[in-house]
Amino acid sequence: MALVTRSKSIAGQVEEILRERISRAVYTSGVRLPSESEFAGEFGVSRATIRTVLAKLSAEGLILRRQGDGTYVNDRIQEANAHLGGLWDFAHLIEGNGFEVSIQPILIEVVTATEDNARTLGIKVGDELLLMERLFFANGEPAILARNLIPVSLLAVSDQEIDGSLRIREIMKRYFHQEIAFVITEISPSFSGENSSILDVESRDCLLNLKMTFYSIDNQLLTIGDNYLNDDVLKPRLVQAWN
Amino acid sequence: MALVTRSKSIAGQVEEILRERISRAVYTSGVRLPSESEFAGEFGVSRATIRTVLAKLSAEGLILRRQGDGTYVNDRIQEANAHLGGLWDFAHLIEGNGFEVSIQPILIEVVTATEDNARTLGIKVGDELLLMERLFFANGEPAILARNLIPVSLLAVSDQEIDGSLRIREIMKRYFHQEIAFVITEISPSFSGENSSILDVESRDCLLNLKMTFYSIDNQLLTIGDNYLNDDVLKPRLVQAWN
DNA sequence: GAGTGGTCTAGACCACGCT
DNA sequence: GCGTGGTCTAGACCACTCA
Repeated sequence: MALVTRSKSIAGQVEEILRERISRAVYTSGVRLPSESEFAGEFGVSRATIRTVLAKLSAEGLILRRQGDGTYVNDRIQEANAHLGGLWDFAHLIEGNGFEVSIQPILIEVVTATEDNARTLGIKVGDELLLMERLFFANGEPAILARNLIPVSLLAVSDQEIDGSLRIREIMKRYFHQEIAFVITEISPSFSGENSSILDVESRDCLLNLKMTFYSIDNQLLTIGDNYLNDDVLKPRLVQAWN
Repeated sequence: MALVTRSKSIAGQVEEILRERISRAVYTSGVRLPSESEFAGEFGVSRATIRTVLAKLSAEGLILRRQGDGTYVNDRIQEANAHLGGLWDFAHLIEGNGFEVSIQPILIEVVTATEDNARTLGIKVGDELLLMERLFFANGEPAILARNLIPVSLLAVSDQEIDGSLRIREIMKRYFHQEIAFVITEISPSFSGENSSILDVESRDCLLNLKMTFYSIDNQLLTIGDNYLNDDVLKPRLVQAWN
């Protein structure tokens, strides 16, 4: 097995291959995977490199590792639709459920910051904000209503139409030249209220509300998100490995 | 700095020390931490060991690392009360908010499995189950109602009173001799209904419902949990690092 | 006892940021 | 150019499980 691509790290390439083998059930559940040494031999890399890959898959709950025994694929994970780290990537969440994703922008416009906005975003009242309202569909059904506010001052590309059907990570990268480094998410239940019609639910129904703040590696606040999930369509079911 | 304790791994000891320094603000925000090489020198360990520790802290969002620049403490994390991996550890969640935790058992009794129970737990209808209902208090206010069902067949210790004020991880270890390896959590909003009085909310209020299934490293289902959070008292606010 | 994963070392080279 | 973190290697020894 030759690892030729230069664009990705060796570990990244091995990870990709193993992920594919697991998803294709090359390694079936209940059967032991090759040992670290065998993998190292197969790919022609050091055992340490193999270990970083297996550690990542293990942290996501994709494989189970037992000292003195071996490594096994975790078939229970099929009951989940994402690992914990994937909670804020809505497209990934929907795909993990086996649904087709589509993102439809409802409105993208420039607004001025209210006092509330200014406080949470650390800007001045009246500063310009980009308001982006979008709807995530799962197999054609509206599943998530997502609202984002981004300071216009961060906009790197002028006079350009923003493609609202992209994922937030890609939007921040392409139009703001910003990489998302970490996210703080506040989870709470909320009555659907004024969002009921757009998500096609009763106004007195309960929705899952995720309030997210995205930061750059420089600790700069990039955007805040206010998101409503219709759990009739999509229930987040997350795997988390204990160590 | 001598690392003498034999009971913990070297990396574990270094991790503990760095965590303490960060929480004591020995490393203040905005100032660069010592480099990997400097840490390696200080603790007398290899750079690889230091890296595993820093990688863990970075994954939790506690520090920010920039190639070519350095490592910094992330002060925004104080706005959060747990990293994503801590979502299912309720005591940790409450403590992270700066509240005093106390766990009060409401009832612990043996029941027989309904058809519903049997299906999700993979046992037979009529099999014995341990039902544990507990209330988590944050600064004396009821914050979380937790119900667990555990197959009695797993009980390792006979004829012993179970201390219901322990964390589920400790209960599984002490009375069932089982280690929790991974958890699948389903997040949804839910009307409080019959749980309203016990959590001291209106019955038509919305609560956050977390349905958890706990598994051992052998992929055996250990217990299921049905938990209701009163978000007036406690809002889960989770940090997640992107890579 | 043989083989597994878990820990740790001491090196090397690279990509990146600063100044 | 220098120092930082990022990647990778080739070893060593240990703890554990299983036959």
